[in-house]
Amino acid sequence: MISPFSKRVIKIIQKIPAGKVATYGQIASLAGNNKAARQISRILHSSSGKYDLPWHRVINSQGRISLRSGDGLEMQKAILESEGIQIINDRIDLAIFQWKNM
DNA sequence: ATAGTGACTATAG
DNA sequence: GCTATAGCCACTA
Repeated sequence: MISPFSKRVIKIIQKIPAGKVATYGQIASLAGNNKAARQISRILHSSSGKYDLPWHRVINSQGRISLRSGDGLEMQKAILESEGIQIINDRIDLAIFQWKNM
């Protein structure tokens, strides 16, 4: 069982189109709590394996991946690049690749 | 109810 | 660019 908030977050994440990324704060804001960025990561952890979440499209506000090397970072980078997202110096240009929920 | 935790964010030095 | 601090919130025990 998951909370309404988590459900909203999951639904939002599933709406992120391939080739785009979203920040934790952005998702939190869309879910109704722009301060709940930290929870996004928790939800990803608890749901990425149970649900079909494109967790790799969720990054931090710097356009960088918060994962530590060996924890899936390499895989995430590979997936993002395969979706057409350019990663320069481990950084993504949010001005171009950030998902706009319109 | 309380305390601990975290794939965050913003600010300061 | 870096670390350190503080704020903020949901989940878990």
